[in-house]
Amino acid sequence: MCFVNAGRAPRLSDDVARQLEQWIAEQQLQPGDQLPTEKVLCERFGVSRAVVREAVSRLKADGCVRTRQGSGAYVAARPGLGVFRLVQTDGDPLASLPPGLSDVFELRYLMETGVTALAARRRTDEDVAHMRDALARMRAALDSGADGAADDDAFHVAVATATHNPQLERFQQFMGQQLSSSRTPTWSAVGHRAGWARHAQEGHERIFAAIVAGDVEAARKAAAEHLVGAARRLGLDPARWPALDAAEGRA
Amino acid sequence: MCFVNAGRAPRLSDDVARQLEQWIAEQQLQPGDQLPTEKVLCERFGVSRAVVREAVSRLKADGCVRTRQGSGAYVAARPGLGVFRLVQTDGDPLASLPPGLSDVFELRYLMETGVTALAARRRTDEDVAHMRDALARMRAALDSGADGAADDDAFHVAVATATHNPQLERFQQFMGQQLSSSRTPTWSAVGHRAGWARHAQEGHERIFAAIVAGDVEAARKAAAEHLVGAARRLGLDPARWPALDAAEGRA
DNA sequence: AGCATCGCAGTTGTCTGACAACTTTGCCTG
DNA sequence: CAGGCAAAGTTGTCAGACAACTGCGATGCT
Repeated sequence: MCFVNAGRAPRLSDDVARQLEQWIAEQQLQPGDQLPTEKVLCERFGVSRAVVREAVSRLKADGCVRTRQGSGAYVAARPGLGVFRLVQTDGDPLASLPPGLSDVFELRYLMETGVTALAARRRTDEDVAHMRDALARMRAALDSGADGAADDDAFHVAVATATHNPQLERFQQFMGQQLSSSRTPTWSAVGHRAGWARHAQEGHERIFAAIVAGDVEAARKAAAEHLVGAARRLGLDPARWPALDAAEGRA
Repeated sequence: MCFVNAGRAPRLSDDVARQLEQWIAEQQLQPGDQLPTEKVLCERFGVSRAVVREAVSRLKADGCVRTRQGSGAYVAARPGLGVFRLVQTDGDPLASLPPGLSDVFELRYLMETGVTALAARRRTDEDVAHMRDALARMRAALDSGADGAADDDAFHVAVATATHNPQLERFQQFMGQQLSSSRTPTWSAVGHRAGWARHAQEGHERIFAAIVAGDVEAARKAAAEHLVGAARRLGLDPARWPALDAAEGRA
């Protein structure tokens, strides 16, 4: 475990991928424009075709290049916009509470309040059953002092599933993964003692009740309050989030 | 331009990448766990090392696998959740109105209504100036019958910038890129003639006015109406979108 | 025995050449 | 002039080899 190469390793293919991406940006190629052939790229970068293919493969995975066998490679999107990432890749993914968490949480807030409202409209009996299951598991975790983080995530995904929109469901899963570390403190020993887990559970039950009742605005409000609570538990400042106007106005 | 391969093309490496990703999920491998060697994967999938390397390369770009020369490949995150993408890679990026656009548009709706509301709270004079510029360019395009799609995108990005949340701004850019083809018809010759461009412009100006006034709920309502209009122009069915309750209720 | 060093097997990274699958182009024929 | 067909060009896949690097055990020295 001595990893000489850890840290800085200018993998050749990485280098070519970066240069190629930069070249696309410099040339201001538009989506649909054709890239040079692999042979040309080999000569230009002075590497073998395997390296070029690996570099192009990465750009393909990033969504900014598409290839068609027999035809060529084409720009599919402006560099960096083919996929959406939250964390900057240079950061440590294991780091808890990364800087800028507040911004990420705000993104989650905007999306999840809408998703919850939509779920209240479209939930089926099956959706309700899944939410009820996750809720029961969290209740059990709460009573026994166990870790209910996974069930917490499952509940929020179940809510997204109830929208019957696969894009929303996948986005919720994505956010859940990215924010997994932020859910840990709530269900830690400290979280149990401080009442964070109980507080979160009450929020979940309010969300659940509103969705079951099919009350769109109540669901939005419950989600908003739950997320504001979660943000406060993380030491963030959820002040000035929209849609709390109505909620706070009514209160 | 006959693209026999358009539509269904189970590229071998794509297939392997998907199966490998699924396998990781089934085995419930945790971050840090080691993957089988390339040789083993070659035998298991019955393909050459080039294909395996291309598949792994894709997972690397997705952020769920890391490789170390001389050591092996390791899981870095739960599969499929390192990045967020909208379009399934088997679709043709040039195809307008891809299937499932309705779901994508709904995602945009939920996000952008919130973003617009937030922008109304946080916009600075500089933000307003940028929005005004984009608006003016669109007005010019409208009068001259030109293509204002790029300025359309710039306006929506300027709104997102006004939230002063870089994550929201990047998400807006991402969505704008992904939905670029859906903006085309509005600014086409047909769109000009049918009054779509003018209608869109009126929506933009209502959004702008609400943001300038700092009226959070009016901004949300204006964005909602604008997006519903855009969806209708694309032949989608924006019925049963939340937050229209309030808007329609007041109307 | 303890320890440092060395070397070897295993793995990923890169190179080379070849063929298969597919697309595009342009000529050629009817 | 339309349609078909062949050839060239491009990406996808295969196979083998070597380079660079890691991990670990063996070896030899103190």
